[in-house]
Amino acid sequence: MTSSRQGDLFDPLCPTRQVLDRIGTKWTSMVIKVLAEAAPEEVRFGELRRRIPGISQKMLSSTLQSLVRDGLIARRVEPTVPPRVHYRLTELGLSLETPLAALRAWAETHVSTLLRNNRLAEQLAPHTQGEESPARS
Amino acid sequence: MTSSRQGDLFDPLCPTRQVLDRIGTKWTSMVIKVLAEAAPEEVRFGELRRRIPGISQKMLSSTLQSLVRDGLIARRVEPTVPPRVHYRLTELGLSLETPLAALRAWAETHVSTLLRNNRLAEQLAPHTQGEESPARS
DNA sequence: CTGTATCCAAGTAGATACTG
DNA sequence: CAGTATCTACTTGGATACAG
Repeated sequence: MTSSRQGDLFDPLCPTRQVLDRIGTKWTSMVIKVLAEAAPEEVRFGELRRRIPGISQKMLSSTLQSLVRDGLIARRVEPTVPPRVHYRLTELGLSLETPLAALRAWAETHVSTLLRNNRLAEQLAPHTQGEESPARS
Repeated sequence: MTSSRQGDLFDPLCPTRQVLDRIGTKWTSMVIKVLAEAAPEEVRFGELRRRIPGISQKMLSSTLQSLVRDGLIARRVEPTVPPRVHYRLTELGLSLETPLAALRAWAETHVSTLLRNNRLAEQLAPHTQGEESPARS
């Protein structure tokens, strides 16, 4: 748990924030997911790009760099011309996949409820306000 | 604003992204954590603010609104003067706490490695190119 | 093929002031 | 007490061009 005090969950000392700041960015979770599905096989840059529709070279590049810096994925360069670069999850990255999979499971189960709640709140509460939330459970 | 079209064009929108977009924002995870620790007790606005150092009224307010809209937390107003507003996790919110706790556990275990990896990468690779990742496993 | 560099649009968060 | 309104700074992400 937290080190010293419960009320003190702020600052760069809050691990959850650190982690969420990393995996919460737009493309990170998708990159990890693709690499996790491919594991233990490596995936090349262009292949990642193809498997993540909509991502730009810049974002894929910077996302991969962050993850490499964190030690979550490993980068291997074939010294050919032109070069081929391969990525794979490290052990650390694979270990993250476990709680991430749990979150994914929750997401797939409940995202429809979440979206429905939003729609309901949007429809029937532009200025009117009930006290209860749309749907729980 | 959120004038979302329903076609959802280039993305077979993954639920995980939807969820991460919500809990990945700066203060959301902290609000959920505080409410989860207090559960099943309710927490008032000012109390939340006190327990989350650094958060502004505006951010707390908008964060809470998002979570209420999602149905993750419930809002109860005491019709007094001045009013007292109480927040608590809904069943849905509590169910999210489970995978979130798993992520928290991972974070607390591995965040030091993550940060160390970053420091190492920063030190020994400003422009020099090693092909090796700092620490895996 | 795998990146980097630049510029720009959009979203997110902070400070401050004001209200029922 | 519990918000809202506004204005601004910072950050993120996208488009494009170019390089090793």
